[in-house]
Amino acid sequence: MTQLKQGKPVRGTGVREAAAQATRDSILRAATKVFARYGYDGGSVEKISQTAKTYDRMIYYYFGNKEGLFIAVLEDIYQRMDDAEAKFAPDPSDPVEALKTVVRFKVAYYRKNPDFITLLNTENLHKGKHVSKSPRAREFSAQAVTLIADILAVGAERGLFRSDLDARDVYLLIVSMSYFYTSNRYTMSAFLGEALDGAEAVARWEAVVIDCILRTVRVDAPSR
Amino acid sequence: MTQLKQGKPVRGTGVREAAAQATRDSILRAATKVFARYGYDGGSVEKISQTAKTYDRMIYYYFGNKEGLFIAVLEDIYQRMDDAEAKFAPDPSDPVEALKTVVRFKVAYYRKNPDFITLLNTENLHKGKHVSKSPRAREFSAQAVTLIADILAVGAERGLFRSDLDARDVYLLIVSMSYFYTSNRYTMSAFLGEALDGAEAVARWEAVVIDCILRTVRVDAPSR
Amino acid sequence: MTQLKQGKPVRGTGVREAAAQATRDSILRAATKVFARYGYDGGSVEKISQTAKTYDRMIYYYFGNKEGLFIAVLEDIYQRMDDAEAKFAPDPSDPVEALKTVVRFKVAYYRKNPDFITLLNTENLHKGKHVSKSPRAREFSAQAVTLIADILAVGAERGLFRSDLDARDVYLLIVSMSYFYTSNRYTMSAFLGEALDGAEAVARWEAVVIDCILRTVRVDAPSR
Amino acid sequence: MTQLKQGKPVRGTGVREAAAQATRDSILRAATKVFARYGYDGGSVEKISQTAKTYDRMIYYYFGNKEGLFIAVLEDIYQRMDDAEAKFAPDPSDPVEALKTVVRFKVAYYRKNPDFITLLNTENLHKGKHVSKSPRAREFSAQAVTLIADILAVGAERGLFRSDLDARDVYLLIVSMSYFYTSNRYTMSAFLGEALDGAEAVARWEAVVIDCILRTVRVDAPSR
DNA sequence: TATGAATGAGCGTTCATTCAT
DNA sequence: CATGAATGAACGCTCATTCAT
Repeated sequence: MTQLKQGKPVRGTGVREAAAQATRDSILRAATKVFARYGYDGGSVEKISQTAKTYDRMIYYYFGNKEGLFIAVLEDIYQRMDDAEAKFAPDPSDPVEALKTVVRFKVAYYRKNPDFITLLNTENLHKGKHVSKSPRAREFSAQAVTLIADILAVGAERGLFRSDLDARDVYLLIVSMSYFYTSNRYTMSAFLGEALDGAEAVARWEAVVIDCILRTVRVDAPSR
Repeated sequence: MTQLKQGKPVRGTGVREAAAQATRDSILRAATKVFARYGYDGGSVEKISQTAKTYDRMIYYYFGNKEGLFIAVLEDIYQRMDDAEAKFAPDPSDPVEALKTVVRFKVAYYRKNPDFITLLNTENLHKGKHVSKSPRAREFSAQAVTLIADILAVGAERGLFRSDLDARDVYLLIVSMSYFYTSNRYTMSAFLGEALDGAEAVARWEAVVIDCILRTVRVDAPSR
Repeated sequence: MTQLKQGKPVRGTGVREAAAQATRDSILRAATKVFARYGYDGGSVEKISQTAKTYDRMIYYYFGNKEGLFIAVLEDIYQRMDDAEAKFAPDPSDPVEALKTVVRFKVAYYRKNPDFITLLNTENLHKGKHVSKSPRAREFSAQAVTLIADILAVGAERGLFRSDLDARDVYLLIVSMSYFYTSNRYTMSAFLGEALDGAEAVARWEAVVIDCILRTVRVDAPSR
Repeated sequence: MTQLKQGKPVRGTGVREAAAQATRDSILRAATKVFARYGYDGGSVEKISQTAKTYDRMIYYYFGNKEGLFIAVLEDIYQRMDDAEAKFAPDPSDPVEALKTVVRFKVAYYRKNPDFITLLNTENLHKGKHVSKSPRAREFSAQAVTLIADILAVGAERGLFRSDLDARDVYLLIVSMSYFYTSNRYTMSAFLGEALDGAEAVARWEAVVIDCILRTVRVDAPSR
């Protein structure tokens, strides 16, 4: 379809509205789980309604259609990621430690939220067509980039970090390394012949990433 | 019905065998395209048979079932990647240049073969269940890792590179940055509000990655 | 999709429930006819839905799957046989006449309900696997055997019948002769070279069976 | 189809003809097993060719098509039954013992050859359409009836048996009771709530049938 | 607001059969 | 004589979605 149908938001604060909100939430949670596990095409409306212990019809009532539901799921996981990022908020005044914290947060977040990854991969498979239909999804954008920029600025000011860095690049470097490691753990484990998802292996990777990032941002030692 | 059970290769060199091989190949090519575009569930047998200009029935004839076809596709793209990697073969005797070449190759390969990426993401969505059923897929493994190891060894010997590095880690760093940039270009472009897939943007990213990798592997300049 | 999982009965008495019941009934009737005529494998879901003037989909809606529908058909024909048997109810006080009535009923019932026979044969081809899945099918059991027992008891009491008879055996004898004659009429007619299904031939067979049964249950005339 | 295609019979006695005959026989044996187990529609050409360890194509080569193969199977089992019946050949000079032997043979034959029963039931499901296309199937006919006639004649001559009996009726009575017991053992076991196929239960039933038949054919004791 | 009933297209797969050597 | 390749219809079943209350 081309025209996006909208489901009704739940309004009001009465008892019935609360019940309705509960139904809506339970559908959203179920859809997140099902889409994350089976992808967009593999995640059927029936699987979702059963997981949510409600009826197919309710999905159409609240979200218009399957696509509308998927968009709502994307908006929701972006929102939750944004909230989590705002919450952990490292202090830029110690730029080295702050950068380490950012990496640790990213590695941990992807590892603990594999749904986030498979949903984003699913969306990329569809060339971002759902995100592009969501006005809300565009709002989030890069508070994380701003944070990196702050850290880099403090670091540069103190002569610790290079001053020719683009915060966006550093952000992308951190995200790449953190995301890919979880995202491709199954094929990579098979390819390398060793498991990547043990706690020990993850800790090791975290150290590698921190080392890599710090070496990248630090000023070159003055050559003699 | 049909006498084949599994996706046996076509044997013989006569005219009919050649025609049969052509049919088989055309199915494999079509399946690669369709699975890469629509994912496993979204890639229907009918879409594939129509793209290959043959009949659904032939897919079962040559590949047993949909899953067998998907496995064959995975084996094929791994094989082609392996071949390409063997072919580009940079000389480790100039380790800095060799590392740069590896990065350039990886960035370019993923960019030119987005099918490879969506197929691998699809397989990761399914937790690697198809790869685990393929004996051939296990054979490829890491000639690339060996190459990196060679480069790092020469570099360390000459006092250019650190000697405490694990080739696997460096390999993973390079792959992460190269893969992720293409893999998540749609959601990242939306998130950052700027296009990532232009030639210029890619060249820029390639430079960032090369810089990052070299800084990571180089020995620390002796502090005075 | 559809909310029902198994063949729930239709509840309620409103207009819509009545329409739903009509749909369900029409599927059941059509399935009885089609399965009886073509067997389980030969009786396709499409043939049934077309006969019932509805959609394939509705079969899954009301009966879960093809097997569920077949089980429902078996339960239904057993139920109808049970009802018919309860209804004809001969008076055991005239045991000879009662036995004759039982035979006449059996011969007539199988003749008038060839569907019952082909469905049972189909189920025996499948080694009773569907009946074994039906809780309801087990309930019916042998009210007919009880009736035979009553008749034999009265007959024995009056010195007409033997007292060493097992009602179950007599029941099986009657059923064998009645059932087989209709069940195997096509191969038997070909084998014997004469038609068995004319009204006259059936009447003749009925007499043979009655004679056979009565001679079997009667006390031996006291030899002098 | 309406026109019966014929497969080629195997001619000659050379080595290659023997191999061909072996292939043909193995298909026939496999088809008997498969049709007996799954029915006509449920018994696919593939199942048969695999069981026979040959190729689908061979079935068409030797038997024309699926229907031709089924007809060949029917002819074969009729032939084998006829041979077995000719072989056991009881002596009519002791008519009581001969009748008992006939019953024992019938009960045993059906029990040991359930394939015969399911194939005949399958053919009856199809209203005898295949038998009617077989010229050979008509030849067998009732040597068994003739045997019964002989036995009854001797018995009547000696004043042991009634003289108003039709051999065909007695034959049908014996066959009914023997055939039905095995034919409907699954549904009947479920219905009666007791297993019918144990050796003991079968022996018991054999005795019941013998008793029933003898009482039916014996002359009435002269009433005083 | 919630729910049972209906709809028709499409799914992966198997069918019996024929075409070519 | 045997066999690999091809064919198109049909199979049981699930899909996302809409109609009615």
